Amino acid sequence: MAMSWADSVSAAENPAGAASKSAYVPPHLRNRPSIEPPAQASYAGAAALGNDHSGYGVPNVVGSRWSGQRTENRSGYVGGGGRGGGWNGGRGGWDRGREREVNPFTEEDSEPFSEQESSGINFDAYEDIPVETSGDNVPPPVNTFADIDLGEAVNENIRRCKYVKPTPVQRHAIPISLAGRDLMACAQTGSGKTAAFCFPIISGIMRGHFPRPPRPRVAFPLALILSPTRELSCQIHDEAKKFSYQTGVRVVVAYGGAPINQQLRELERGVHILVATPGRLVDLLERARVSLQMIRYLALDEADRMLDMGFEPQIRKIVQQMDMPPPGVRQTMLFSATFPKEIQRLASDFLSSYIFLAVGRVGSSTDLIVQRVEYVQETDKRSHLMDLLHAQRENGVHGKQALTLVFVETKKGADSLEHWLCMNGFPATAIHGDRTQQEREYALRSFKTGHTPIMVATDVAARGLDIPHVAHVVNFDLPNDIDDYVHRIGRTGRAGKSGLATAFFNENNSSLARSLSDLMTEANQEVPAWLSRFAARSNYGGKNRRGGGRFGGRDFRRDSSYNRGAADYYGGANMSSGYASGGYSSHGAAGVTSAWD
DNA sequence: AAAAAAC
Repeated sequence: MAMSWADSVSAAENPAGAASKSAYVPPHLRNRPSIEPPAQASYAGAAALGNDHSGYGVPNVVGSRWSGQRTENRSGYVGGGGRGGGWNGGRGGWDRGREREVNPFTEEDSEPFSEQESSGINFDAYEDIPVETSGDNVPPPVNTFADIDLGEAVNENIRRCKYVKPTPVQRHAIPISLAGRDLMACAQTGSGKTAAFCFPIISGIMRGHFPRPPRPRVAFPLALILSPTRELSCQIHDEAKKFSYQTGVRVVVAYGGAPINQQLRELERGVHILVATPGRLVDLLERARVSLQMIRYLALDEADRMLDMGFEPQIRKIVQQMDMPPPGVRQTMLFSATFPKEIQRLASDFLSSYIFLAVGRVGSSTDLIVQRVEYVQETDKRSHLMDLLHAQRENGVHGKQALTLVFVETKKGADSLEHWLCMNGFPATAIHGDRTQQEREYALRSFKTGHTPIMVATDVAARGLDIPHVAHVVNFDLPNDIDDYVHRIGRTGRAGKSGLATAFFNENNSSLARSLSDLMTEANQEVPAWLSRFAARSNYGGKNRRGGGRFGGRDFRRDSSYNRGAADYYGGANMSSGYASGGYSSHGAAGVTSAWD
């Protein structure tokens, strides 16, 4: 029988226990009738993971409706770990024993906005959001966080986050992940995807029994979360720390451009959930400072980006060529707002009989974002931007409460536009990949706090970053790919709030005309007549082609041009679709805060 | 053609 990982850590601190290999009983559970239901045992184990939250060990019955044989298989994986000094080679054991955990809920940086904070999540706007799932035996959605027993400590963190009820993607994705199923999930930007994959991972780690980490000085994370940019990894790390506060689950982040030594120290102190960018992780793997052999959960955020040409080789190396358990042994979850069919096909290499979930149209923008397209010649872009900014300033929508994010195509372009804006009296900062990590983080912070309410950015800031109070996204240069456009404008209109997106369009963007006008039509936006003419002129059918119809949620396994040999991919014909089925809308309460990011 | 991601 496999010892819980937590138990083994504790046992390592207690040589007698380790020698006998008998299950470690934490002090607060000694002298009780011996109780061995797995749920309670694992809770006790988690309590031993180094939190001093008293009352934690109170047995909490786990509603494991969906915990199937998959979960059992996973816990049984890796027979290793019968011996040895346990975690961290005798340097004090797990987390150096109940070290004081920093409270992540002190928001020192949200001062300027405190008045405005947490008002008016617009749930009604999501009432008729289309939801589609496909795959075998899809677990039904939940309506409240109470319907999912994530454990007392996580519930408390949900309360601290002021989440009142789950967002649509959370309602569907969390039960699927808790059931141990692989998942490919598409949900609109700003709809709460991070929590959707973090909660099940944290809960699974708290409840699971895991073998002892086999070697000292090597980190053996149980969960790996990969993202395409350093800032996004930081953000996910910050979120995950909140969700796992006082659960004993340790979250560590690793990314490039920052001193590796501090990250190594954090890893040595023990890690359950590792959040990383691919490059730094490969480095750590090659240095043998991290092993993936105990990974039970793999989550790719912005998964379509992670599997595109630029990243795919690194991801394959990490997932397929190192020591990570194969699909079916680990649980894999892919999340993004966009999921091109060809990437879906590629992604199925990493998944095992997965469930496809689409909440809202795949790759759709939300109709909470007002989208405008203006015809602007290349040479007129700067003065046109100036006009927009002046108009904003006159309307009083300039400043700390209304940030403007300006996307450009190149790093040089970002530098020069930033400089030009500053010269013209608009406090701006810029972020791109040629800046030092320090400069990048400073720029983002200066923008978030409203110190420089304008930020010029390359696509480094296009995905995932949650920056409250971005009122306006300007596509100074449009991207070539409509999916990139969707992610860029998704920096505004988050958490059910409205936003404005303005794009400067000219002949250079004609290849985008058709997909842009289609996207705007779907989102009930006004398409200028001249853009429709551009769209009609352009030949359509390349990469930017999107399917039609009112359901965007399309599992490529259901597309006849992809599913020859469908049995390989697609376990069954079970599919359900509905409009937020399960009475989501009946819970609508204006002004309620939610887990929307 | 550009952007991102390790040292």
